[in-house]
Amino acid sequence: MSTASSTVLEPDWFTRPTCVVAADLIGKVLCRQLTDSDGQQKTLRMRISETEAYIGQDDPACHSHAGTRTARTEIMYEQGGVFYVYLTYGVHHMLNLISGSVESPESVLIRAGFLTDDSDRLIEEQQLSSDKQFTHPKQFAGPGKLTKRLQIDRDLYGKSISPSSDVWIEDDGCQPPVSLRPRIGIDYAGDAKDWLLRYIWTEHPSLSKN
DNA sequence: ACTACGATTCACT
DNA sequence: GTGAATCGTAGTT
Repeated sequence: MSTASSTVLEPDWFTRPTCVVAADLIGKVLCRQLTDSDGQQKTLRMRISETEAYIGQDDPACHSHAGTRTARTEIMYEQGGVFYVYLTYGVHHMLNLISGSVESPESVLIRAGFLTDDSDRLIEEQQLSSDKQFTHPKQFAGPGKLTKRLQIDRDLYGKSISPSSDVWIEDDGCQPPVSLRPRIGIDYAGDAKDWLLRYIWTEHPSLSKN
């Protein structure tokens, strides 16, 4: 959490096994370069507190289950390190990071995070305000709320996870405790609904669900 | 061409 | 707890 050393994760970082990527993303910083209403460039930094792994053709909840290959899911078959964004319920954009090797159609859904400046103090503050009834203005508990705040939509589909895409991930050494939970919103997926493929920052107040 | 529905959120009962 | 919003995608006709 030091302000001194922060490194940008290279696309290669995402070619590792999907569950490892999903777990390691907890505590990393999702960065978004934007132009605000004054025409000023600014970088939003959101620390990731919750992810889900979707592990390919043998995962009934995954869009690429049974090797499904369509215009939408084609990007999942690329090598890890690119974005997969789609619209669900006609309303919400889902931000996914393609992971694993080429022809291994897996991804990680970013489900929650909280805006941070580089101070340790802010993080501690948010950990203390664990009253879930109170919605902290800097916490984004849910994949749709997160993308709305970061102004992410399908324009990002297929782009590289790097500063050149105006969306990238930084590692500043933060290593929070991680717990596993079942995934959300996939009741249609049979037994897979119980698989422990949701990764959370243990007891963090910004989670979409416990 | 037609139809069903979703990796969600919010308002209301 | 229930239901609406809202539209691209995928599967079927």
